[in-house]
Amino acid sequence: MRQAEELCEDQGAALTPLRRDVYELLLRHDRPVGAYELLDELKSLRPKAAPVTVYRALDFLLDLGLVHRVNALNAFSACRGHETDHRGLVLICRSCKATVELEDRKVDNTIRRSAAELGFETGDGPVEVLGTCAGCRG
Amino acid sequence: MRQAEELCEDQGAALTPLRRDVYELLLRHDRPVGAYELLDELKSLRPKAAPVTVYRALDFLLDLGLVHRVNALNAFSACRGHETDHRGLVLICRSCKATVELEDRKVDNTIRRSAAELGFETGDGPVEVLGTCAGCRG
DNA sequence: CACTAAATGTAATGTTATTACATAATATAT
DNA sequence: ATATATTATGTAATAACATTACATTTAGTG
Ligand SMILES: [Zn+2]
Ligand SMILES: [Zn+2]
Ligand SMILES: [Zn+2]
Ligand SMILES: [Zn+2]
Repeated sequence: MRQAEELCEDQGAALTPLRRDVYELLLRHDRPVGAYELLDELKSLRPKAAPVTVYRALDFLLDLGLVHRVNALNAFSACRGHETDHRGLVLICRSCKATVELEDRKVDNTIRRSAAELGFETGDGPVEVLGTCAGCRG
Repeated sequence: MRQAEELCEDQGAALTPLRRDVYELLLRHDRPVGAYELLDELKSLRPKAAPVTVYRALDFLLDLGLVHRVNALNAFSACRGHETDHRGLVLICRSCKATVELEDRKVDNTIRRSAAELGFETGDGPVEVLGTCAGCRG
């Protein structure tokens, strides 16, 4: 949270109470959370909240890199343990939906180089990798 | 198409006229196509088609590995130029939504090894990488 | 032919995300 | 301080994507 405040300060971005609430809700989870699930939780704090309320706050947080969108799950997770503008991996278990985020320069470099050969410039944010976690095997 | 027929033959899977229609529609595009866009096209061939018609055919094709789902775009594309059960990359331009699929053993190995260190076993299907294509830069 | 399993038809509904416009709060300039 | 512009939030409706449930048809099997 402190880091988020500093980041917003630096960037001249307004971390309003509403945006802070959404961010804090995400921080409470150790897994990606759907926007409507988040909305349910937010409503207990802010009865007026509507879908667009959540999506707007998420957009703000996504732009800052404080939050990631996990396309494979249509869900959002607070970024942890990395610098903003990082390019790592997020491993997603097909079975239990658990995710792990990790930084990996080697993977990042390999991908970036392959993409560059085709004139393609990779963006930021982690790459999603689907598979099966240790727990969900035998 | 010929390859698809052989694959179905081998697997004892029924490539019905409907499923073939959906697959052929996908083959006509060189980009991922949304299910409802596909539905519109399918309707000109089969007026009775409904959303579930398309999704069922897509599930069939996905299981065989003939088609990929692109999570970043909520869309589907026919797999080209690779073996089934391959693990490559699909580069997706954030700006124009164009995609390129490529095989890359190095990237695949690097990812798989990193994931394995955490007891995570990567699945099949290409990894999605977002970025900017050559055309969309300057 | 009778039976079964697989595929498709049909309708409704669930889930995720966006658009449009009104109101309120905040910053900037005079 | 007041007027103005900008940014943020409220409110309602709708769009876009996907699934469920059950009826009917078609294709395979004995
Ligand atoms: Zn992160
Ligand atoms: Zn798992
Ligand atoms: Zn492929
Ligand atoms: Zn492009």
